[in-house]
Amino acid sequence: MPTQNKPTIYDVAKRAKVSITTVSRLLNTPDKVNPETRKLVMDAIDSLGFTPKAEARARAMRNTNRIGVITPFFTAPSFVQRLRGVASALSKANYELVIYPVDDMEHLQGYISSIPVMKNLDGLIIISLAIDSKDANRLYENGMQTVLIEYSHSALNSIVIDDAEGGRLAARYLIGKGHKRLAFLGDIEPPERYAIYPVKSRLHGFKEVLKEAGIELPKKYIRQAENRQDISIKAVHELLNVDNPPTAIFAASDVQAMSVMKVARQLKLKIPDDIAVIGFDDIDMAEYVDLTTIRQHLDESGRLAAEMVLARIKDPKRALQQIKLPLEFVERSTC
Amino acid sequence: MPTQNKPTIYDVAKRAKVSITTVSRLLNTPDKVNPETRKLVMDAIDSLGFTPKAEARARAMRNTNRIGVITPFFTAPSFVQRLRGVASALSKANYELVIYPVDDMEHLQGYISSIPVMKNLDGLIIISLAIDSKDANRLYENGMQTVLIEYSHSALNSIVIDDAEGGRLAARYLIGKGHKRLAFLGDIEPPERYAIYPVKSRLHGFKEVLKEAGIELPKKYIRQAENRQDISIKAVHELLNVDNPPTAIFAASDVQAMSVMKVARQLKLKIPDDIAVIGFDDIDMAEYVDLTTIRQHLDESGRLAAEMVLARIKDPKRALQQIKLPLEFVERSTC
DNA sequence: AGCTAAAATGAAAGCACTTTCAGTTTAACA
DNA sequence: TGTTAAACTGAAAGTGCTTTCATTTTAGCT
Repeated sequence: MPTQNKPTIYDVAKRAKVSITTVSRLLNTPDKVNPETRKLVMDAIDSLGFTPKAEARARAMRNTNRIGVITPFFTAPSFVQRLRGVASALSKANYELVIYPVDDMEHLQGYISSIPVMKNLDGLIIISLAIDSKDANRLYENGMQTVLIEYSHSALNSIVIDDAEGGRLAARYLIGKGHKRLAFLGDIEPPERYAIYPVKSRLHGFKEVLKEAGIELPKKYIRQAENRQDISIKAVHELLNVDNPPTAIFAASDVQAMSVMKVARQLKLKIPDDIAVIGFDDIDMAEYVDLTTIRQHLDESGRLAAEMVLARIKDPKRALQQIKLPLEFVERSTC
Repeated sequence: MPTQNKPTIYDVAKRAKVSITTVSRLLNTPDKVNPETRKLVMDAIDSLGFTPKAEARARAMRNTNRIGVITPFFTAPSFVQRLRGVASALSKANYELVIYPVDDMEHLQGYISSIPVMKNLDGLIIISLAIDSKDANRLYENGMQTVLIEYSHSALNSIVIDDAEGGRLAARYLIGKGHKRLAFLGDIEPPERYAIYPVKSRLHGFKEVLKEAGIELPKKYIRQAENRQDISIKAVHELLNVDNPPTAIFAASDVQAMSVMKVARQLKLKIPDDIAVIGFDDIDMAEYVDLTTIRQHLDESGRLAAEMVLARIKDPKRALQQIKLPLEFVERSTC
């Protein structure tokens, strides 16, 4: 016999052959009910294992021990790695992890509006999403402990990296290796709804160093491509088919760098001799395929974010933190 | 002086000139209300400083609209892909996704015993974990809608694949290609705490076909290796260094197959000419690296699991289902 | 323009209790 | 014995919210 719902005062009343009023009264002002009746009702309560549900729930809801993560494409490798960091920190602290995947801005707005009001979360981590001042302030005002990753706002904690510096690192390294024809591949202008443009900054830094070195970055060497395999592959093909093709490609994500590698394999191009590749992120797979890349400590960012919310839940008076995580050049065999 | 009672949704509704329904809806299923209306209502909420009373909510709510997923290493690619399936089904149905990562059996036991009692979950999906009869029955008796993936129990819904058949598929294909020296790499005996042994079955099926074909599978061609890169790499090295090394390796997971590919690269072995590789799972990355593999529809399994719990939440009288998902041989370039 | 499906909305019916209020009993006292 | 106040009790009316269902609006097609 499954699904035996918790007993209500109705069940108790029926069992004790009294009205629900009496049951309620017994629970709230016991001295106002006759001792004999009291005994009757108590027996019924005991035998049914009754516990006023709503009240318990309400009490339980004061401190939910749950923290939420709002993230787009939460199954993309880089997001997963951040989540891993979050999860490990949370599970140590015995907090539940609730995931709110956002497919579009609608979703995000929905979550952002209702979460701080509903308060059925103790804290919130928002990954790679822009949130406007009004929402940030609401989060702040309602005391929802929040950490932003890959975006920042003065009213909230945040963890970011120096994207431009990432681009510079790649450019310097490639130039150091003697490359003259450098290309850039990335989701430079993602659908505006996410409203954050880290790749653009990476391109900026990349350009900057090239310029300093007197190397041109012609338009044909810059490819906008969404982070999907089919699209990236197509972009890489185009990139490698221009005349005087580049000798090195800086891909703004490891996944796209892997698309470059795939196309190179198809075209029987040797990596790194015919074409050098640098990725960005250092996802797990990068090591498997020996991809040279720029590591942004993904796990770490998640762990840190989780620790920050937990710390602020414990002590809400803690100062806000705006953290910039360092990047690291990881030399492997594709470059 | 005046009794400044806390604002209720009625106040908000009046202020925003909508019905209380809309206010409630905004808070619970935000994407079901028009963005313009949303703005109106949010303004009212903000200006009134409205906060819903937890106990009133609890009272009126019969379900939590949350379903939980218990899973080990939830950031391993194959698990992530199942989660993706779960998440997409859930978000369509407006359910929250709570993740319970299990690092050790302690954790699992904790979750399993408290979840059905707490009832702050409408349903539960348990991935790749063995649960004993006692727990299964408790879940069943407490009416917690549960689906197991990669394990089964007669009291609960389950989704499994035919692991042995997977092994057979690989063996047949490899034999068809003329290979005589076949090897097997996998986490055959994982730490007992998880207590499920799909890889063992894959090995069984693999062996079976070899035997029928009169091909031996000597011990030296069978490697136990945990699903970690360092360990797998070491195992592959050993495997390729025996005398008379195998010409083909069936790895029981794509991730391990990728380790094989990495070692082959290091040793300058050509794939598939010098060494053929077949993986298992067909994770996203398999396509990037052109890995021949056996697809077990991971996303699908997650989606299905989610749909099953949702269906049973709606109609608890639905019959239990024990589903066996088909496998599919995916031919790419490593074999 | 005409038609249909989907999206957005509100009225009203719950939910699991609490409270009010109008009875009943009971007990005490004249 | 009749009267009355205190002690009990239950029907019904809230409580603040959710959810169903019917209606309206909008968008997408021929």
